[in-house]
Amino acid sequence: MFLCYNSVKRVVCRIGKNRAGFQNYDLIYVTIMASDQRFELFLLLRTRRGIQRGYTMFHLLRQEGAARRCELVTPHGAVQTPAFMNVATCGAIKGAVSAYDLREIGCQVQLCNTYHLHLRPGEEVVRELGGLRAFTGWDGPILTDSGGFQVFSLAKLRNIREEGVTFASHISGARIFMGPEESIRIQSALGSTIAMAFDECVENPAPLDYAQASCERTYRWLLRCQEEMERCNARDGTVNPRQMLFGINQGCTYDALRLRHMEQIAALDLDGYAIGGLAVGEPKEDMYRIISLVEPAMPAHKPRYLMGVGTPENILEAVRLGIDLFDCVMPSRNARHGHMFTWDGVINLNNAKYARDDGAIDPLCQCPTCRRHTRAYLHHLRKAGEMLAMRLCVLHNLWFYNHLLERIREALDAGTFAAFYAECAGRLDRRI
RNA sequence: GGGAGAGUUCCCGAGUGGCCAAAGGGAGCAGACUGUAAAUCUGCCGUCAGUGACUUCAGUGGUUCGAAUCCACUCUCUCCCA
Repeated sequence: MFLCYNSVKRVVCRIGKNRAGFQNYDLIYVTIMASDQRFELFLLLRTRRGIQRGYTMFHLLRQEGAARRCELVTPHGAVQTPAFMNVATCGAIKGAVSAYDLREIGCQVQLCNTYHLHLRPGEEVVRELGGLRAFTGWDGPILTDSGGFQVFSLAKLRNIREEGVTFASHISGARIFMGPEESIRIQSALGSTIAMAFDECVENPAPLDYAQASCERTYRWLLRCQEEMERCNARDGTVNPRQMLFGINQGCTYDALRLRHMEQIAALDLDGYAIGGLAVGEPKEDMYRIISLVEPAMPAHKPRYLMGVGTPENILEAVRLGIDLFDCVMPSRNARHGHMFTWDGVINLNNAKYARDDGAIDPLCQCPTCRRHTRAYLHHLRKAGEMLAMRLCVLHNLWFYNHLLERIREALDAGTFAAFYAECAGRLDRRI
């Protein structure tokens, strides 16, 4: 995930070719910094918006059908895609997983949440302490979600208006306001690599007229996000690397809404495009249909992110349909509840049948947990309420997700994705 | 030896004549979880059988239309006095 000297040469070379998507940029300075025995790439760029530190680039390495094997180069490190982003909502992956565990489980990108970090500890604290990367100890790329999902998940505690959303803090009950400008300013202060646009994630099912009104508002919010992001980047541009902004497609399960909205946001030259508002209760066939519908309208030279998805099979299917980035709470949350992913399907470690099972969670797995511990031991730790049980289980599931994506990348590199897909489909999500 | 109290379904523990197969925990068993208000939530939890039936509240016997609940004795445990 980090650039070695060879890949830096390659990057420079590609910039020199002036490829589509970054012809507005002019490379003026390159540094290679060694820290923690790894190399990081910092570039100073002259763009049409002035001189900025840091450079991002996204390029397609291989393609098989709609499935893409890409590389996203950011000032905070490169990301090989398709990739899974590990969810650390409040700055930590729940289940006692530390930043120093992340490298070991194959994490490339960490995801944090604007709403949660705004409430606690507050973005100014994080900014003072050097930004999220310094604060959390994770020195790779970080994506911050905008708080748009909380418009959905905290539906009982919020009120939406054109200007933005008023939440009753789920911690203190205090009223807090968050609109597009607030969300972007907070994300800028947090110093994430990628900021997400502030959107409304609409529940399913939703009436057409509501879905349409919400979708149009989300578009207006995106324009405001873009303006605010430019302001923030212009202000911090020579101090912090330029922060990326991803737009989010909405429109519930209405094809016309989805497609029109995607075409609208695709015209805005954002750094990446996300599909939001899926996996919120609709059948997975609907989800796949929306992805295939909207995918051709997504700019090919920008990263594509399917938000909040999903099960291993959801991810496999979405890669096949052309998605590059994923995040999901499922591996960590389900691990805390004993629900473990394996290459043969899903097991529930709480079940009595594992009390004397001396095998690893997954016999094929090389994760820190499976290398050392039996199902019987983990079953016992769970029953005994030991917090080590959660930690070991979360490490396994996250390893599984990150390595699922790694194997997908290997298959794409080798041109064998179709075979890999056929081997796994129908197997990963089944209960065993 | 004398006195006081207590024994409830796997455990703890409510229940003092019908609304009791018996509150509430815990344990146990299973299920859910998709941009995290989640180490959470839901269901089952005496036995059979798809309305219901049957066997239970230390034991035995009794009172009553009806007893986990009242009476008698027995057993066990705890505490106090000698």
